[in-house]
Amino acid sequence: MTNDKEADERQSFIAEARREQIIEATIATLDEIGYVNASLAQIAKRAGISTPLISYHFSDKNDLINQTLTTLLSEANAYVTERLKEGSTAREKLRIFIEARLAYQGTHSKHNVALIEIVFNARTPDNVPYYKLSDDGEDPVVYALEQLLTEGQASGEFREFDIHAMASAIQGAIGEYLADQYLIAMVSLETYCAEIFEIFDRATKADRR
Amino acid sequence: MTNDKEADERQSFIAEARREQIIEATIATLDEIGYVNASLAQIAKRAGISTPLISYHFSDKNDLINQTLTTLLSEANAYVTERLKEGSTAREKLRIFIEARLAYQGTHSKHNVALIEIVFNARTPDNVPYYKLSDDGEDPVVYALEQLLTEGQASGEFREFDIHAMASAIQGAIGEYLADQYLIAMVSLETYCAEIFEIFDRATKADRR
Amino acid sequence: MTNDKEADERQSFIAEARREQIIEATIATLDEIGYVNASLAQIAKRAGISTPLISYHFSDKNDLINQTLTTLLSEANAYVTERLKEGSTAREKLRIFIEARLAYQGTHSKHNVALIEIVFNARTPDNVPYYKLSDDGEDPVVYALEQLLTEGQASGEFREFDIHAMASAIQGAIGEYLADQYLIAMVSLETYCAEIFEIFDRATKADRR
Amino acid sequence: MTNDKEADERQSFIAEARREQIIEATIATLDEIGYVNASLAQIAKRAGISTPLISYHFSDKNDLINQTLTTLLSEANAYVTERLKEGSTAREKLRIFIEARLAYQGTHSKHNVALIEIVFNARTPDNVPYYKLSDDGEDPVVYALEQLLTEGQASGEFREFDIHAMASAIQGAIGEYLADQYLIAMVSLETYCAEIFEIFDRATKADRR
DNA sequence: AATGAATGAGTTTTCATTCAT
DNA sequence: GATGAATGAAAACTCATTCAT
Repeated sequence: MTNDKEADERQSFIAEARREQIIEATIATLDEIGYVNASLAQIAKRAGISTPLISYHFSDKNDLINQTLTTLLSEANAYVTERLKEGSTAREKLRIFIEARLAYQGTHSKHNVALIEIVFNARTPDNVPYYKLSDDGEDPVVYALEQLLTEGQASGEFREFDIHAMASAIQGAIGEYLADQYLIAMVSLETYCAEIFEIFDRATKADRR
Repeated sequence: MTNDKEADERQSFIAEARREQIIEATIATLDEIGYVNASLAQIAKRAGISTPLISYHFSDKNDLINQTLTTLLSEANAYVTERLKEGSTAREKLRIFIEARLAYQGTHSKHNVALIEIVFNARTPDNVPYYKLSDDGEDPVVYALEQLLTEGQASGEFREFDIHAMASAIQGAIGEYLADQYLIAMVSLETYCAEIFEIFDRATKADRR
Repeated sequence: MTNDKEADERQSFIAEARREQIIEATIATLDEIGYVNASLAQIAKRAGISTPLISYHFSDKNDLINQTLTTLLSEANAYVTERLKEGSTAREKLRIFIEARLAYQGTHSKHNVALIEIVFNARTPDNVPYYKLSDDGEDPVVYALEQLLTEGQASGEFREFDIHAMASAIQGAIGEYLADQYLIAMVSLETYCAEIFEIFDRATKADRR
Repeated sequence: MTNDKEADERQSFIAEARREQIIEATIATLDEIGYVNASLAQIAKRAGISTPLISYHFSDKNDLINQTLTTLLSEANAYVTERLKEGSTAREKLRIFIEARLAYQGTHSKHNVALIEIVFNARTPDNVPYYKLSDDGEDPVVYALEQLLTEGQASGEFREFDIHAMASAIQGAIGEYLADQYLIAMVSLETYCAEIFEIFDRATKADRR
């Protein structure tokens, strides 16, 4: 019946909103006090709800962390992917990629800290750190970057190099900026952006004959 | 009295040995079960001693972690610094730097994991993550790298670029390798080493006139 | 109005069916995971309903347990009482009683486990265990047994003995069988039945002059 | 060294005393508020210690319960076994067995309640209730009883009957007394003792030719 | 009649740390 | 120098129950 269906939808809407609220509180908590101190009680405090309500909406603390991670990754990916559409040449796309990644970091620093906190602290039940897990297939941002590099090589814009190695170098160079407050203090986002693009423009450019 | 002095020295020697043993156990624990699970009890178990003995030798858990961090950083630095002496030109030194850093990672993976675990998990009492702390003055490896880049620019080997930005890019590119098991599976250490050098050789090289 | 009355009856019929369904689920839960783990959530899961619905139909968890106990006792009693009608002499009735009690256990093992779980785990609000409560007036099976023994003594079939003591011995001997899986593995129900009757036949028989 | 050895002994003596104290408190708690409510906090309260101290001396709540069970069984067994030595004929031993079992119950009612609470409430990790576990090999009291019956048959004092069935009947009849406060109120321990012996004397006696 | 949402109370357990020995 | 004993604090989680719908 329509009434039932509507009621169901309203309820699952409430539940969904709650889940999002809890995930937001988790991100804030991770940013503020770090993974180690991010107890359910702390998260609940920031969400303004009781602790067991988290257990009601997420089967586990693990579940909560994983869903938060998924949210963070897909948000970051959406941002980058959207921007990437604007570029035509591989070189342009590379610039956009670097700019978008760094800009997202600049505007979503909380989310970035939370992401780092999860990736570098969470472990699977068998104690494998998340940062050691293969995230190639899973992290769509990495996929987009490797795609872009492959295209550049195919079109002759880029020289021959190992795609994985180049992608990692780019990712690492970008990631370093957000992880180091000192660096942020010394080099502005715009400058860093320009410098990194300059570096990888030179590093990828096909040799003139 | 001489006896007292000798006794003191013997004792402090024993104490020093104990501290090193505990730090080694801390590194092993961080590698095996991660920062979050690295309780004093777990560390004591791996050191084969009782838990309170750690509290006896270190004022705090914080103290233990900090001293472990210092040990890890200075070991890595000694390794790189030693190798760096062999190079003469800035370009050679850059190659050696990259090789040494990656080789150290290859041979001291436990120490590397422990380093990551500390840097990305520990926070100061006011909740500032270690990875956000300015580590320029503190991390001598970064200092050595920036020195090397400065020299290269001074000698005309390297083009003009922001030293901090370039150093971060290099550090990030190197750091990415050890943090990603998938990458390690896809690209050998030797290949990665060569690719990274190629990238930053091109990125730093002074333009021909 | 008639309509209201009918509606009331229909509703109370539905409610009654619900209550029975919940009691059945309670019995299954007690059998499967025991009193200690038998949370309302577990019972609701087995009944295929939501947890609060139990609170709706029973004032209390205590209430639910008590009603379940009543159901279990009266079912067992109905079974025994029905069979007992077939016997004429006290000796015959004794045989029937033993057979019926053991047979019921054989065919209703779930109910028996549930009964044990309640009787040996539940306590009154002032912490008196149910198994210590006088159940003479309440347990009609015991009443029937004592009745039977009294008749046997009156008719001269049975010797003089303390009714309560003899009834307890018989009850205990029967109860032991269902509580001990090992015994069930060693002695078949038929054999046990015959042996127990033989024992109490000899124990009750009037002495020949 | 002697000092070390003495120190070790003193310490393990302290630990042993603590464990016994905790087990005593567990027995008292089980008697007073039952298995379901016997939380570690309640046990600690009765022992006058902090809750985590229990976790320090016992690996688990399960461990504590099992060790308490072992204590209860071996105490009861010691009592019965000691008395049993005084009897010579099987008939005498049967009388002593019944008397000893009931007397122990009379003087150690707390322990008896605790035993019942554990046996009828605890379950293995795979949800098998303790009372369903084969306790023939494990419970030495049962073993002593079956031994006694076997001897009586061998000597010709007892008639032929199934040993397991007879042992269970005797155990059940005895157990019933302690489990039923009403019975205790109606029939004195001495009377019950005499009645039960009369029953099983008649039930076991070899037929005259 | 029935349920999703929510919570306060209470569960076991682990932790860093202190203290007497 | 080293340890067993002990604890307060806090962790994740479950429970019976209430309430709005």
